[in-house]
Amino acid sequence: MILPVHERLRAHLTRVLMQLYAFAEGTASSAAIEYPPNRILGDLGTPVAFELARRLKKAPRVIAQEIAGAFGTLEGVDRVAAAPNGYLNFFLERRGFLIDRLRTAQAPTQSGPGKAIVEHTAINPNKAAHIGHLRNSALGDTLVRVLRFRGVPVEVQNYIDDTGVQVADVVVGFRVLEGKTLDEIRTLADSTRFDYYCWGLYARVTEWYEEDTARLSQRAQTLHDVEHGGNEAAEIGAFIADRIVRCHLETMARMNVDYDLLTWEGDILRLKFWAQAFDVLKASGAVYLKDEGPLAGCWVMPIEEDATPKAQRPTPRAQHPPEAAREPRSDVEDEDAGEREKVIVRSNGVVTYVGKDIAYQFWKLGLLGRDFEYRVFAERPHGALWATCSSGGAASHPPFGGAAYVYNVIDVRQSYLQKLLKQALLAAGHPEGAERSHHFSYEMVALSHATARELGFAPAPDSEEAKRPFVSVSGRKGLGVKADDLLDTLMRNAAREVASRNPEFADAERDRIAQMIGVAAVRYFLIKFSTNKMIVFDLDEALSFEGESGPYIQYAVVRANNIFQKLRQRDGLDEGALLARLGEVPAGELTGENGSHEIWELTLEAARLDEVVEQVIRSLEFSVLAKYAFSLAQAFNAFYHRSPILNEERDDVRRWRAAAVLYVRNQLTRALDLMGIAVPPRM
RNA sequence: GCGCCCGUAGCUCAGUUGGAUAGAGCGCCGGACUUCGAAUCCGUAGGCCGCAGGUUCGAGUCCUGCCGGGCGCGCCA
Repeated sequence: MILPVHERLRAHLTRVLMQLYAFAEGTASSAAIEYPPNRILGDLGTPVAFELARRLKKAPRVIAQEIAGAFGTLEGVDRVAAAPNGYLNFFLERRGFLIDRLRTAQAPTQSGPGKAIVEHTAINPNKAAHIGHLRNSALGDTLVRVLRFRGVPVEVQNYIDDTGVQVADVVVGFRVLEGKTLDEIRTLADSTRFDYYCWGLYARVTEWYEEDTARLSQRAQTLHDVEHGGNEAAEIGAFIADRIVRCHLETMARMNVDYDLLTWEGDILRLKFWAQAFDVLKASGAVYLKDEGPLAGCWVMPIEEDATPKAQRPTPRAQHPPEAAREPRSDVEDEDAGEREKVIVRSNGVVTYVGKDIAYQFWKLGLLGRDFEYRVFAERPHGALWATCSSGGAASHPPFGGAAYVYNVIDVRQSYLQKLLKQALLAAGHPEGAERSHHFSYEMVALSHATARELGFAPAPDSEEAKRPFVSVSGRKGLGVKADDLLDTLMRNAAREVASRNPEFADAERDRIAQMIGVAAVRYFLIKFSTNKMIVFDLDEALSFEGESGPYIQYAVVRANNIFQKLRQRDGLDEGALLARLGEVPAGELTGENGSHEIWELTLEAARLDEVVEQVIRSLEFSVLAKYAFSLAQAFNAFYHRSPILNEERDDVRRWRAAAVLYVRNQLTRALDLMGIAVPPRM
């Protein structure tokens, strides 16, 4: 791990600058640490001389030379060099660096300000999960792993909208379209893929509504019944939600995605969380009752038009007070554009989705003053999965809610609502809560035309959809790739590949490995794009196990592991034995005296994992992690081809190569784990 | 109409607190399995970074405008 080295170097540089140029405390600019384009120039570098050029009225090259001259010595740094162009570069002490990295396995964790809640998945419990949901879970779960890697305690929540229209629609499907009773539905659920069945039924209900919009009254009535409880529709709804959630959990478990708590919307209603939040919002004036106009009788929240994005812009323009910037708008004729309002409580007294979400967010941040009751939803090998409930909860349970930070993983279409959530927190007098609420937003997953065609979803040739660059998925229409179908296909392909390479494997072993490979393929695929880029899902592309893919990285690690297995078997050289003598082995292969810097390059690159993770958390951009892992695997594969290890005759060279491979293997294994990908024993 | 996002190689995309020569995968073409596993590696070709201005030592990255595409703006969730 490299971050501790960065910190030491930065601190030392600050001291040097203060001494050299008599900078006052805190005014010596903190040097950015970068990597020179190649190891001949240096291992680490900083452009600090460029920043100081104006202030000191000297050429960067001169400043760099002065700093290099005054640098003195720093543990772990071998040499300092002022590059002719003004960069200041550093060469690390290689032997000590690699031995240290191998000795201390874990990254030093930072103690943060408290617990983080990550909410992700949140699929409507009325149908099977599809490819779009997988993007959410893959991102959410990776966020969880990455935060934990940095030592942040994380509570993972999955929000279950068990009392919404989507569940109500399937209730209508069973009762009205199919005339089924709860017992009949239960029998059906026990004998079929229930989530698949509901997938089709939901699409049929949607069509049924479209044939005659008067039928929508059935939906309204059912929704009302489901929300209020104590009737057959509600019972059926509860049954459907419970069963579908269990299906989703199984699907997600295949992806190595797991949760700590399931929060049920029904409990938020029954426990009157909203009433509590409503009092706070009313008292603070964040919402008010409209007594005239089209929204008469509604409780509304004013929407601030230009809330955040440009407020903290450090351009010259920002010198003007925000009011002045806003002024020119008043000359526009449409007055109401400036004072838009969002309905929080409808005139019939029913709270909207936003209202429920506000209450939930308050609870997450420990600002509500109420708590759920809790029950065990499922037992797992690693402990219980908890769910909220409204009554009869367990006497003792882990503490939930009350987090210092909240990440809501929801697609970009919800940005507007998530912004309102922050506004509500601000208006209710919780600016720090607003500050610590993060909308982790990502773009949609659509289908390529080729894949849509393959699945029989091709849009009509003359339709608008046909002219678009992609085909939108729609759960409502039953149009999309079901998550389990995708996973099945991937694993079938992987199993074929595994079997062709390892014909001696028993079926169970083959399938176990195929599953790891399939998961690697999907999860990597869903992570490798920037979150703000739409994924146009193409089956053939996602099925690829070659090139930039999860299996590629797995393959590199499997090879590295094989080398060690053979080293142990043949030479009796295990990790401990290797490490024990590394301090005395001639290090020419590592230092470059043998003519190659390859091992060192690998080592330094492998050390960057903690730095990459930090960047990932800062930017919430996991493609950075994916690319890093891939390029490290790529570097290893190239090294593997060029430089023999087992068959290397020079003992010192063999040992240093093995040490580098060991470190790369460790770091790649960690990187894969952060992406929820396991390493197969063979593949 | 207003707001947000995207535009980089034939295709799909990296390049994220502005930094040294703009990279990768796929595809194309040509090479490497008697040698630690070829799900691999090596090499060739391929670029007005949408367009035009601006900011500065330095811009694919920041600002402004324009062009093209996507999404959002409901007493739905």
